[in-house]
Amino acid sequence: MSASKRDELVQNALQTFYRGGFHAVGMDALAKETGVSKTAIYKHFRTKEDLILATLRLRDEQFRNRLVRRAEALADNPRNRLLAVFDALAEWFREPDYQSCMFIKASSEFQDRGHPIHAAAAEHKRLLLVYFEKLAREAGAKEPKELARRILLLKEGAIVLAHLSDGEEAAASAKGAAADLLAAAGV
Amino acid sequence: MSASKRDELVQNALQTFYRGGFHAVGMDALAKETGVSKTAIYKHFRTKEDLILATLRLRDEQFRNRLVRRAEALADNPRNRLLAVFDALAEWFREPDYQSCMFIKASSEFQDRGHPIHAAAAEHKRLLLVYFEKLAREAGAKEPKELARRILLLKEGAIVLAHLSDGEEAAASAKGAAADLLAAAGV
DNA sequence: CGCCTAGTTTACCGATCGGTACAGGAGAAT
DNA sequence: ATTCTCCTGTACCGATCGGTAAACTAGGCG
Repeated sequence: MSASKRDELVQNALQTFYRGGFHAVGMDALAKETGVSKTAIYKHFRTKEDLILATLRLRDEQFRNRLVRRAEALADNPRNRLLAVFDALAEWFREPDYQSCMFIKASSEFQDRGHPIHAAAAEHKRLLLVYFEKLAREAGAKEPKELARRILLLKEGAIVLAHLSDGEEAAASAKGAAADLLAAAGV
Repeated sequence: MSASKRDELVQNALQTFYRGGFHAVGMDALAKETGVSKTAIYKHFRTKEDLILATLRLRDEQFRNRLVRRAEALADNPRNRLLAVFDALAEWFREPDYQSCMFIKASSEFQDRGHPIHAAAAEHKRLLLVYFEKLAREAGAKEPKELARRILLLKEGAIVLAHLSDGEEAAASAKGAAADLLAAAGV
């Protein structure tokens, strides 16, 4: 499989797993949906788990890149970028095929803490925390690490509630709460 | 199946699904784990989905009862009960087999908004919101509905992060954030 | 006693699971 | 023209999926 074909497979597998769930999507269905034969898939991925890990790596990269880019585009200083994160989330929630966070779903289906897929999900959240902490520090927060954790709590809560009830409401409440938490942190 | 046997089955199925996941646990494994034969299971539940819905009804009842009871035991006024919610969560996170929220996992595996299981998860979160709103109103919050949404956001975020990284930290940060949000709401 | 209820065990159904084997085709390099 | 790489389709593997059928058994009750 050429490198570009392989990337195409991972990208399509990402969408298929995201829409259908990791256990629920079988390898036959995956081959049909991605347009790549099962034989070719197994040429480059030893197991389904390896393929899932590859999709999660891609997702992590795409998601964080997009979030950072949108935060930078929507606001021009660290404080406002922390708030703009929730505007970026609102845009995401509005997408018609929004289906919650791929990593929350992955950790729901592979819940053992020692499992590589669970670890990949944890790492994604850790990297988000690092980003929020950087913004919090640049914004001059009293305890940047603590503020970052709180922003992350609101973000994860909003993702879950946007999936289960109203996305617009979840994003708006989370942004309002974040503003109050920024104020409480002296920002 | 006697009524008590049926309840026993649902209770055991709850634990098994919680630990193993809904798709990942098959009906043969379920029969073995619960000690109830597959034939008997299908005498009272037409499908696996029906059984899952029954476990979710039981879980909703048990979880909300326990949360309300703990909040009442740990604090004696509405304001402090809103905060005590996060102490109750911390206790839960400390349990050795803590595996995130059953309803978040259910909505991760059955993600279509029209699916009965997804709807059951959404209803659980709605009932929690109603409880938080009652406490917020009794506490004299400026906008009780908005405060309740924010508390719920923190709770869901804490549940997710407690599963993916550190439960103690998640509960503590969520409680601290909640205290600031209460203050901002004039409570 | 005989019957009913509520279970059990065992075996089976067609479909699908993750994964493999094999034969062949298109395209580029030589 | 030959060979190599990369892919295809089809068929298959044993295991398991959700769900059903049949024969049997222990206990309560008339």
